[in-house]
This record gives sequence, structure tokens and C-alpha cells, in this order.
Amino acid sequence: VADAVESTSAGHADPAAGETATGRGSLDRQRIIDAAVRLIDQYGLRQLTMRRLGSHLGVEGMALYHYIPGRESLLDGVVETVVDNLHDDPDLKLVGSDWPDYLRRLALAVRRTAFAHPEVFPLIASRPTTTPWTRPPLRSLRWTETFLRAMTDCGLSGGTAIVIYRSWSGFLLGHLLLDLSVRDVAAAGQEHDQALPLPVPDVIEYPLLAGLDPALLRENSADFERDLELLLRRLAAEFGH
Amino acid sequence: VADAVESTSAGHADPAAGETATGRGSLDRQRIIDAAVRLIDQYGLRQLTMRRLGSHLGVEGMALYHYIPGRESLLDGVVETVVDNLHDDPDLKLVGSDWPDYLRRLALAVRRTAFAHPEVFPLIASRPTTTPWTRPPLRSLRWTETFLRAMTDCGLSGGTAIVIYRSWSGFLLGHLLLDLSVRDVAAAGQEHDQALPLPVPDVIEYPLLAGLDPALLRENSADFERDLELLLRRLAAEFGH
DNA sequence: ACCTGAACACCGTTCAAGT
DNA sequence: ACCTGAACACCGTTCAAGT
Repeated sequence: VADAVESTSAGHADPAAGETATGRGSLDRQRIIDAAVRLIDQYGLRQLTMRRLGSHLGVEGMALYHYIPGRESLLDGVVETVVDNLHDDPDLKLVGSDWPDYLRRLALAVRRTAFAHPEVFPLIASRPTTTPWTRPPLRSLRWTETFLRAMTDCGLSGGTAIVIYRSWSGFLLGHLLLDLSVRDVAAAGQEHDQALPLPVPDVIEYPLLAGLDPALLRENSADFERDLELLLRRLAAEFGH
Repeated sequence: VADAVESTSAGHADPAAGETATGRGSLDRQRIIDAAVRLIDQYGLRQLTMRRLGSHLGVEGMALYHYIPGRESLLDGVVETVVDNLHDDPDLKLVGSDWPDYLRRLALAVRRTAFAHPEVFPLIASRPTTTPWTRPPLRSLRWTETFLRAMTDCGLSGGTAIVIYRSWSGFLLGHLLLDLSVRDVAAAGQEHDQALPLPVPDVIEYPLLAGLDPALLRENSADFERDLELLLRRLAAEFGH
């Protein structure tokens, strides 16, 4: 009956249709959110529409309101889901007593998440947070608790743990957003043709920029790790490793 | 005739009406963008609508398309305008030869801008950048040139200037976004009642958080300046002040 | 030259009605 | 119980027509 939705060619304005209709298995909140994440990853946030999301789930769009209060709440769920997926990262299982090492592994795991969901990360970064305990990018009560616990288990005081939480969060947020903004430029360059020199702007007016290979500005993973090490060293020196 | 638009009580869904109709003086691109900035500051990005923006300018909304290609381009203009306003900051006039001091003054100026336009800053942070030379938060060719010039004028090499540009940008981006996310929680708290303890969530499940004054997580300007000094000291040590 | 009206193809959301 | 159809109040954008 409502098994697999066929790629109907009727909707002239929906090239995204005929995608994957999960088909069997009735709806629930998490299934809807997971589909939303996939849609955002593939087509961008702008394209995520209640109606389109519904049609990807083989349903009429208005049906989603039985499971989710509205679009804003859906986006909150998306952020929560992506952030909480980190809990399954095997790299983060063993904490040990070396907190700088834990911070390093956690930072790299968040970085992997950011690059796996580059369209979701800006949401993680700038959605208004709803509790005073959480901060981007680890914006969930569970993660904040996990973070502080890892620090205090290593013998740090609560106050120190919070100072570290703040500095580490700020570092990560800024650097990941910077990396992602570069990724976008690169992607835009590929779209037009292969490796176009970009719609050449008026760089000529700016002598320093004109004589500069833009590749030098690209933040790569090596730069990130270097700055991360410097932060960790600074914190270790201040609070004892 | 079309002088000052009156605060008509007809539009039941537009409490923002009756605001300021600039009235005299015909439209132009900059005037439209300035009005957009004011609208975003007052009512948030979601409320910025071509039609509403038009009505605030005493015009029909469709008229804006004679001056601006579309909404996306309008937002680009908003970002550009807010960022370029920094050029008029008197604190940044004299560069001298002490580049860490310049970085400090520039960082504080950007911070003032972020807090003056808290609804615009996320746009500055996460809009896809269109050239490979610019990075948030100083995302304009002119500013990137100014920044690099200030560094090289102090005797630093181009390569060093770029490394500093990256680290400084990442630091600023992350910390300002963190500060703004707190500001939102505070604002939300005020809306409900005066200083409500917030829609008490399930913090109880998390022992560390439960015994924690959320005020400790609040990043204040002192924390920001402390972390800034640490960054500047680190850079000065690495590249010579 | 500059703006408006009407129209098009969408949105999010509500709710009575269908099965 | 779960979904749909129709409706409402909006969107951004285009374009012929008005002044």
C-alpha cells in the first residue's frame, strides 16, 4: 500500500524527490530528526522544509506535527542529535588521568563531527541556547556534565574545570567555524567549473592581498592541531598536567 | 502625500509598524541596508522581510528589487556594512609599532561591534564567504589588507602576519559567539518574568551541574580580556614583540 | 524613472474531516 | 490512531502596468 514511494515525475519543482522513502515502519520523533539531518547534509538548511521532509518520509508534511511541535523544535532536535552522537565515539571511551589528552581527543572528535555535518555546525554554533549550563559546541547537559566530570576526575577543582571548559569551547568554536568557512569557498569554486580562479574581485586595489597566495590563508588540519597543542600546553602549564 | 507613514492599527499582525518611516529622500542601496540593520537589531533576523523592510521605508517591498538583487544580497550588504563601520573607530587610528597592542584594540573594537549588533554577528560568523582572502569576523578585503599591513608595518613577515591573522580570528570568533550565546539565555530569562530560575530542566540528573552556580559559566568581559592577553603574550613570545 | 498590483510558487501551522 | 485536504497568513520574486 504505502510501501516504497515511487520517484514520481509529477512535482516539477522538486528535483530532490524520488530520494529515499524510508517506507515501512511508522514515524517517530527520532526517525524524523534523522531524516532532517540527512536532508540538511545533502541540500543545505534552506532546503529543509516541513513539507519536503514529510515527502522524504512518504508522508504529507502536516503529519509531522503529531510528533514535533514545529520547525524550530525540529532544529533543536537536529543539533541535539548530532552533538549526542559523539557519545558513541570509541576514541572517547577511556578517560584515564591525563586531561590534556582527553581534551585533545575530544576536540578532534568534535572536528570530525563538524566536517561530517558542515551545514549543521553553524546551527550548533549560533542557535540560542536554552539553559545557562550549556555552551557551544558541546551544547547539551549530558556533555557538559561529562566534560566537567572528566576534568574533576583528574583531580582538578570545579572552578578550574569551568575555566578550562570556557577556553576550550571558545577555541574550538572559532577554529571550526573558520575551517568551515574556507570549505564553503572551496566548494563554491568547484561548482562554477573545475578549479576556477573565482569571480575575480577587486583584490588589485589591495597590494598586500594581490601579492598573496590565498592558499596560505587556508586553515588546514595541521594548523588546527598546532593551535590546539599550544592551547593545551598553556592550560597544562597553568593548571598542572 | 507619502510623507510620514502613520501608525495604522489596521495590520493586526504587524506590531512593528508605525516605526520610523524615513520618508523624504529617495531610496538607495545603502539606505536600504541601514534600515535592514536597524530592523535586525530590533526584531531579529527572522523578522527581516522584504515586504516589512519596504514598509519601514514607506515603500511597497517589491520596490527594493530596483536597488538590490534579492534577500541574500541584502544580508551580504548588512554584514559588509557592520564590519566596515569599524573603520571609523577612533581607537584604531594610530597603529604605532606595537602590533600586540593593535591586536588588542582591534579585538575590543570588534567585541563592541558584536554586542552592538548581537543579531547580526551570527551572520558575520557563518555566512559563506565569497572570496578566499577574507575570514570572519573581519570578512572584507579592505579589513584583511588593513590587518596584514599593520602587521608587516611592524616588521613582521607576510607569512607571520597570516599565521597571526588566523589565530587571532579564530580566538575572536569563538569567544564572541560564546559570549553572545550567554546573552541570549539572559535575555530569554528576562522575558518570562523578571529573573526567573528558567524553565527548570532535568539538571538534577547531572550531579556536577546540579551543584553548580550557572553564573560561573557566564563569560564576562574580564574573562575575555584575560584570554586575549594570554593569546597576545603567546604570539608575542613566538614572533617577538 | 520609479513604484505598484497582481500573480506565481512556495512557506509554517491549524484543524476538521476522513480511513 | 494516524494521516490528509483545505485553509490561513504569510514568504521571495517577477513583471506588466500605472504615474
